Amino acid sequence: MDLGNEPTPTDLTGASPGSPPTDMQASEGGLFDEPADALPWEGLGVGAPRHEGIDGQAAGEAEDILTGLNEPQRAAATHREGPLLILAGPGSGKTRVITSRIAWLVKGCGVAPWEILAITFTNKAAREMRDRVEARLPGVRGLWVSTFHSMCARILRADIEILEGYTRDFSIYDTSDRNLLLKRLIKDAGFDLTRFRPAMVGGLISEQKNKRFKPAPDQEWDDSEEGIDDEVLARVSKSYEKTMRENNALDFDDLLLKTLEIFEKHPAVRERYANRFRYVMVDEYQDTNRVQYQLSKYLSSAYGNLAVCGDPDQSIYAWRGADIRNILAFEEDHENPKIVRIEQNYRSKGNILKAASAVIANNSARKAKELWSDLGDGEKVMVVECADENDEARAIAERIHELEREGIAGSGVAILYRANFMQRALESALRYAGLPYQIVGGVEFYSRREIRDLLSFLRLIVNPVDDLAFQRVVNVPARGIGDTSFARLSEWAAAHGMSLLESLTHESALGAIRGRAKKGLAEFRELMQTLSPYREVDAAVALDAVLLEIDRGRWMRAMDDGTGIEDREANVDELLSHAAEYDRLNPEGHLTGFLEDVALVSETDGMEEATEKVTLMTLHASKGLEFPAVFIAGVEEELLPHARALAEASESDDALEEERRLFYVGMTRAEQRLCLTYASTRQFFGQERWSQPSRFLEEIPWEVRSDGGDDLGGSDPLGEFEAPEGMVELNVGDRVEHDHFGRGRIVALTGSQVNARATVDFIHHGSKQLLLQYAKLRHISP
DNA sequence: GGAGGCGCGCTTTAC
DNA sequence: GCGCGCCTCC
Repeated sequence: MDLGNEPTPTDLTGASPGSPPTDMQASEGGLFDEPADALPWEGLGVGAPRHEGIDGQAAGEAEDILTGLNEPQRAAATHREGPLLILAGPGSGKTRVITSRIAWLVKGCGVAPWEILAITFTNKAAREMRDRVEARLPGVRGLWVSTFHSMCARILRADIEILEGYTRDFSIYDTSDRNLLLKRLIKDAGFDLTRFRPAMVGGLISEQKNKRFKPAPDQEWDDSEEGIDDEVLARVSKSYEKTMRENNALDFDDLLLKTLEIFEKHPAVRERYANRFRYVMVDEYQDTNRVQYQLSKYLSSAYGNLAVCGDPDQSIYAWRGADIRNILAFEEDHENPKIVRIEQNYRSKGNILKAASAVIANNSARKAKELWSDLGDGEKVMVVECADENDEARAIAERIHELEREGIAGSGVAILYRANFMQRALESALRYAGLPYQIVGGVEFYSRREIRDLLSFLRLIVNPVDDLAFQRVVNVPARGIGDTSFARLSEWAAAHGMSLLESLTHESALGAIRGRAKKGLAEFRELMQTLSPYREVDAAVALDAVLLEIDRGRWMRAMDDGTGIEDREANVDELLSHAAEYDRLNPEGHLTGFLEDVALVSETDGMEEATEKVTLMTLHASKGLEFPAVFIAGVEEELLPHARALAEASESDDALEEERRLFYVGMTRAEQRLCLTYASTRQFFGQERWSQPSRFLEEIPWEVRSDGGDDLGGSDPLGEFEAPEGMVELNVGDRVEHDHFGRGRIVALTGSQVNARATVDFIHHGSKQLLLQYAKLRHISP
């Protein structure tokens, strides 16, 4: 690396003990988001540095940066010294304010780009911010735009060796790695795996780890809900931490916690970073947890220029420790902070905004906020009832075709849902309808066995003490090593304080193992010896080597369970092109960087923008995005709000309110069209269950919603209309009167017998769907 | 030791 | 409806 290119005032890279700069490059950035010639510490790495302070021309340019900003936006963008809190409603141009501020600081105030740190929550957001900054400051370099996790991974690649027991080749364990490890540990400790499920234990461990950094030092395991024994948890957690250390591995929580630990134990390191960052900005601050809060505080401690931006109404991550108090208490927490509210919405049409505002107004724990827009009312929010999830998916697909005819392309459409399992029905309907789509998020790809195996090989090459990776691949492809032999080897390794891979090089380790397994282990040792030189090369080169050495064809054939291997082959090819793409964008990243990327980025960021594809994702994943047309599927009780939240809501409304915020986030993604659907029945675990429309739907005022009803799906979700026994004859178009709603006209009739419903447009109460069994409708003369 | 069959339990949300 | 663990048989 040519440090001369980077006029860093505080030379962080050089000052890192035991971390030559070349290694830092390995931790470079995102899979698709780092420019080809990115240097370490640079989120944007093209062109030459420009930092000439402010001259006449620059002043003009700086003024251009601010054109088009409204008053509060401008105030936030041009804020200079001291803490800044930006309270920004959905669609209020928040990202624009942040990018303007960065541009303003650099162009207007002569701040060097490398003195600015911008933290976002998702890699997606980070990339978007980088693109937008680059559009305004072409050629800027040294600016650091990153997520908390990848920022910490980068810091740790440089500085982790100051902590005992870790090297900067550490592995990053994702949730499924963590659970796999816990499974073994729980079993080894003699506990019942069905009672102490790894995912649950893992969740509790994570919670406990993050709690340790409450302002007041916490007592040890302070709660034991979920019926898990404190002692079990304490024991498993202890062995988990020990094993993680032995494996030179960090989980997602550790990335943040170890960074914090370094900052706390080694003030010199902390100051190096704090001195570098004159301006720190944190987006989506309402979703920070205590650890992230503390990190932001440390990073901004030298200059005190912490700018945070967020919206309490969009806090949707309390379940993973986000502490809304971080944003609510910002005022008390900082001396004399500047607070800016930006409330004008530039995204959504009036009806959408009114509907969303009406919903969120039902939350009690919030600061009232007035959103407004001058984009006109637009279409009403459409609410559609469907028979089941397939019918719902079909209805959405048909509506998308309609939208295309109305000029909204597939690329402008998003389908949002509460839980990933809902994806399936939507996918098959879209495929059937010939609508190309892309899925954002989900872990499908990386949880495939062939992908897991390959990544474990790569991980073991980089980090030979990663016993979990060893365990995953020691018998891939099958070479006669079963549980018994593996256990014997494990035992020996543990007794000698060695990693599994290292123990293979000791003859006595194989002493208790005989025959095929012994030969297999020797083969595996040879294999890893052949592969070990590939740790310093490009990801694609290493991957090719693995595939060659394990004999891709044989490995594939061995995995064939009779259903063919085309899918698996395609996945492997995709991983290969993934790796090649990574290498192309991050020539300094190498294998380590690729693995880090894969662990942190997953595929949430594979989202393409310039395609004609409909986008599918969870409501959580949709935060920060916007689309001309948005569908929210499954707006049903037990799903949105989720049953889990409803169970918790019996104690307090917190969980329910978070569900409502989630719904609000989804609704406010929409610019022009918003369509909410729910199904009368839905498959859960392969079983059909009745469902009720979500209570949140009732919170949407009738003036701004319309029942999409039958004109939408074409097919009648509830089947042919058939009036209940003994009912007066009703027809579409009839004028009727209702005790409560008054007069109206029947616009649709669906269902039969007890399910028979009439959709009636009431003069004073808008459109309502009524169950004929209960609603006493009387004909009135025209 | 490994392949195939059966039954159970599971699903929020995600870096 | 699927993946995983446990069981049996080769």
